[in-house]
Amino acid sequence: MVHKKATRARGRPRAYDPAAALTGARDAFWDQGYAATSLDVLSDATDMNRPSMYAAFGDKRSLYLQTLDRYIADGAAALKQTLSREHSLAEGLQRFYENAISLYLEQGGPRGCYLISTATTEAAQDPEVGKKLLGALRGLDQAIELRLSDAKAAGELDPSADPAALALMASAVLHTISVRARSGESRAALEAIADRAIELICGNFRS
Amino acid sequence: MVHKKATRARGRPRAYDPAAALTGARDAFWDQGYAATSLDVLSDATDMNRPSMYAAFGDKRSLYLQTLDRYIADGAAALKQTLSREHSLAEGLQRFYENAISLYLEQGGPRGCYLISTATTEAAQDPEVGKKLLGALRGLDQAIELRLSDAKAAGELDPSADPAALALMASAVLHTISVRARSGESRAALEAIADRAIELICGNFRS
DNA sequence: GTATTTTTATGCGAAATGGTACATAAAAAA
DNA sequence: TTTTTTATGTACCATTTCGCATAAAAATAC
Repeated sequence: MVHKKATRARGRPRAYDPAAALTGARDAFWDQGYAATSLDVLSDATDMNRPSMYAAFGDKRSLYLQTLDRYIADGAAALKQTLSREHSLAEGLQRFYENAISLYLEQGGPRGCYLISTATTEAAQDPEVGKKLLGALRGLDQAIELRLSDAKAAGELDPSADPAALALMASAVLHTISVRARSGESRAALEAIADRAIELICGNFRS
Repeated sequence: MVHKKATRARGRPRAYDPAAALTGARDAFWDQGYAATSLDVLSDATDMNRPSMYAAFGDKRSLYLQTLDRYIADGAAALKQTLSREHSLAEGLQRFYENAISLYLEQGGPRGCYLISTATTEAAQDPEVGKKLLGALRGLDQAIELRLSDAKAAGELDPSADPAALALMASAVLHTISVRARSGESRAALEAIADRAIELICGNFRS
């Protein structure tokens, strides 16, 4: 028999929620970028004092890398749901872009994708950031390509369509939406881009 | 008769080349991002001492904004040439992406587009950066759309094609190439993306 | 109650940051 | 030659930065 929470931890209980702290740190980085976000700001955003941050997440860079990991994992999980075959391809893509746009415009100000808006800048100097970013990009490509292959097999796509090429386009459209969102483009304009992309990808086979 | 350089400037001649200094500053920002680039680094990169930098370009932010302006202007000028109607649409796009990829991978390390790699991060906090970025994005869209409209009229494009929608796709592909380039993607992979995009845009009308 | 363990809280300190004063140098103008 | 103008170079300042040392606090274990 395995006890869940069998015995309470021994020392003083922590006053912060690790997951919430990571979210807070991520939001701070998201707003200001990695380099411009000071430890003071992070301390506020995580509701932790600095020594606790260090104990829990290591230094600033390590904390940032962990926020990247969680964003990537969360994104992958959400994508799996959004592009499941419960809905048609066009519907799935519609939800996919709609969710992305909502995420990119959340929190008042325009944010864009966390990776594209903050990690691209760091990627040139920090190979580990680059690796994570590249992995996430390829993961998205593959997930979409898989869904498109399925759609092609199911007759939801032109038989002559190239799922890999179309997947790259679908990814590209997400990236452009991120860049435009962060530059202050309106929600309507972003949605128009998504709609046109869906039309282009699904062609006459749109449901 | 107007004399060019009629009279020489009055005081001590400047020891730096303003255009070269701006290029150096831009490259420094390009490598490290705006926030992470210190005045010491900029002083080295511009071959100017700090007081001269202030006299010439104002503070750090002002210098950055000027590098953005020049990059945008240079890009627009280059685009005009690349997408001129001397060459077919497919050729023009080929050159367009090829030039971009070369620029994005120049200087050893991967850099990506200067705007997407550095200005997106700042755009969320600095509305002026956002405005410049958004303007540049829309300018690219319009330039490509114009070229596509011409191509359509000239029979280089499917009569049912939507130039505005295709222009957005072409822009999106440039943006994704920038993000991927900065994340360390290989030149071959980037070129493959460009090729697929050109195929998709030009369709069977490829020359 | 006392010891032990884990976290919090204050705040220090070396280094780096953005920005500037001030004296000097180099040219043209008087 | 002297004055004026512009640019340079050194050195500095106040602030902020990251990271950590140290002590108090809060829980369990004995």
